Amino acid sequence: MHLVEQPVRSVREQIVDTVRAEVLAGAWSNDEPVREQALAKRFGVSRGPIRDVLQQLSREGVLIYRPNKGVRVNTPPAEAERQLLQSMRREMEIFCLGQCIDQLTEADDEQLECILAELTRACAKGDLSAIADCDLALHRTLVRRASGELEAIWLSITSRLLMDYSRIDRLVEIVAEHEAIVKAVKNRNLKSAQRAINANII
Amino acid sequence: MHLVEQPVRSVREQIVDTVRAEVLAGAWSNDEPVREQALAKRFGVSRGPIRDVLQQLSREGVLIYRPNKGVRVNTPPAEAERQLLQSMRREMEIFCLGQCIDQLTEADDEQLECILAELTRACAKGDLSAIADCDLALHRTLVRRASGELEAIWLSITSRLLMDYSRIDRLVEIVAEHEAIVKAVKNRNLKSAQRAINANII
DNA sequence: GGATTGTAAATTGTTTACAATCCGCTTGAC
DNA sequence: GTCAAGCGGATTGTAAACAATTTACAATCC
Repeated sequence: MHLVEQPVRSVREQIVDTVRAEVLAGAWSNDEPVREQALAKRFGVSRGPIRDVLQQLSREGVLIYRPNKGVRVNTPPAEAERQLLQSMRREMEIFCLGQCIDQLTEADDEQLECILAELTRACAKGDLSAIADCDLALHRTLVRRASGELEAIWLSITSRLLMDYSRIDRLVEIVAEHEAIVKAVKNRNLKSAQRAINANII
Repeated sequence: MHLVEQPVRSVREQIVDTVRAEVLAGAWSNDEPVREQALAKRFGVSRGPIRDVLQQLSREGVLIYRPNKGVRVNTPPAEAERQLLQSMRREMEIFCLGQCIDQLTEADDEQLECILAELTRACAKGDLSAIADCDLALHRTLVRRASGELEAIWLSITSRLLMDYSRIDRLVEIVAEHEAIVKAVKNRNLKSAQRAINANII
């Protein structure tokens, strides 16, 4: 299922999104390094694309890279850093909402509904990896609509913030909060949508 | 000359910094695509590392990548985006200054002085590429001292902001502004340093 | 016995070769 | 004359082989 629509999703990007979702969900230990060959075998590609994926996720802050020693799962940011990143994430999403809300199409609404449905299903099943993926995808769709340029920056910030996503225990609230966002967006109610976003980013 | 001190600088990172400085200085046209093989030949490496470099600079927003078509130099951000990015850059640098100023060593001071001297020389010669490199390096040193984690995010934002660095015509002010920053930092005067940073980010 | 050095396996970094895709040009039909 | 299909060179994407580095373990020395 394609949560973030795109004409053509390269193999690398698909792997990036998969790996990121798994790491954010806490599925990977950070005690042992990530091996390139193992990933290459798993995704049925060679080490080249895998190296690209690991490099990108390292730049996002999800993994950390050390020369000649490969990559490991990063630790969540310190509290002071977390607050800064959160403030920046808020600033970006509020801005993007203002930029995009008036030019959203019905196709976008449908896309959001689709992600929301998937999120609801994932929460019901308690599938952390899918929840993380959907959560990211929903916000990401809005950011991308506002500006493809900002998407990469927003992603670095938000991935970092969600590093301890595995600790979430408010599955019900997550669905409700995102329902509020989608509803306000569908109504093209900027103030309301911004309020909903603000409430969701905690 | 190593503007950003680091125990071991990989070949790729060196190429990244070189290419970025040249692009920011406007040395590369954005009408024609960047060819991998030409760069590989120039830096005496194969296409593999060059692809890594181009991928990283694309994620920073300095270049833009389109599948099967290579990369081009990106255009400066639109005005609304620029203001957002600038606000975020300010927020980050003010934060980082507060985090790092009390744990700076004399070696750091020397490092800053060194970059400042290089910047002064570059301004005297009107070498835009070197000016861009030094300007970035000075701020980057402070950001890195505060948090290596934030460095990548800060770099994406700031690279994007400096995309029209080639348009600068205030060489004298640049030196003066950075002198003020270094002076305040050496005095460990947080307020004064933050004011100097704020005056420099315009 | 503890520390140090030497060696072999595993892993990353780089190069080279090959496949897939794109772009400009010719060629030919209409 | 115009437009479309197709061919050929150039470029990017991927895979596999090779080189450099690290890591773990065993042998040696003090």
